[in-house]
Amino acid sequence: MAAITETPEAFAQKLADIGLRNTPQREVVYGVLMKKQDHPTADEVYVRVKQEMPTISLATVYNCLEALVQCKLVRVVNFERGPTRYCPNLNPHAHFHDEATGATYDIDLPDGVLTQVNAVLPKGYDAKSIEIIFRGSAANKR
Amino acid sequence: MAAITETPEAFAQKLADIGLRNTPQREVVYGVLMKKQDHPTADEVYVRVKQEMPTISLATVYNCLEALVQCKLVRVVNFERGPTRYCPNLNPHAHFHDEATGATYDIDLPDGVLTQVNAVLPKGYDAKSIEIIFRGSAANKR
DNA sequence: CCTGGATTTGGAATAGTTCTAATTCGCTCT
DNA sequence: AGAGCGAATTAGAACTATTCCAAATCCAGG
Repeated sequence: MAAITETPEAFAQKLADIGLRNTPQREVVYGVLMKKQDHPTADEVYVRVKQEMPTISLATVYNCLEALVQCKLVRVVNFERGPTRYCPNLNPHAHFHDEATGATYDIDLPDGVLTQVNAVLPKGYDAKSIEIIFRGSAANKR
Repeated sequence: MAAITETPEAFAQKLADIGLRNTPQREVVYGVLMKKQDHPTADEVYVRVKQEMPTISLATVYNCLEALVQCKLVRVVNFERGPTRYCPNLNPHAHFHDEATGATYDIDLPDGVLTQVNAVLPKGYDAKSIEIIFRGSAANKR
């Protein structure tokens, strides 16, 4: 399990690494994502963030999310038509999408699975990341 | 390799199976998808279809694509923010997305890979479909 | 403290898709 | 063949998610 929390310094450093500043808005957006480990849309993040910082704007939420994605503190997920979702879980994992409820669950991937999957690629293909999405039904989860 | 072409009768039957009628528009939309095995957006399909049937409307293209998806003659692909794409390849395959060019390649999946991947699911999860997306760079393809 | 560039903000603009109401189509029944 | 009827098509309006823009604000370095 990788670090769920970052110290403010480490957080600022990750931003600085790609030439971005730390700001209160970015900290709050990141904090909200870490607090609840789910897959919210930008709008949902906006609603949550406004409780801590009522003056923030939606445009800034988009900006902060984009910044967090670029410095790899958050992952983007797009498994269906509709709003983009953001995933604060940085461990190697797949997503299970329950078609009945719309819920999404993280599925931890044992070491080796990604290597096995990567092995199906013919020569000439070099994958930097692999995304796996299951769709179906999940019984009594979460 | 599964059938790339359907007879008009089989095509109509697949639609009928889920309570839909065959129409000239649906045949043409399906035809253009089969003709070029790529991953076009609805707009791109619209442009191609208009060459054969100039009076068709964009709304109808959306309707036809939805119909084809529902009767499982075409698959929907959403690997990034932006317009939905449609995939006429029904064989088990993954997608490789070349980040440099934006191109998408189908990667055939050997028997067994999906079973292996499915094995990582904990009890209680029942997957009806598995989607695998690679991102990276592809050398001299297609 | 001042300056310049980054960031935030609210609103306007855009892209993609869905909705709506009117028309047309094409079975089915006679 | 003609009538009736639900399905399909059409054009355009409406809607949703996101990006763009210009003005105001913030902040680190000199």
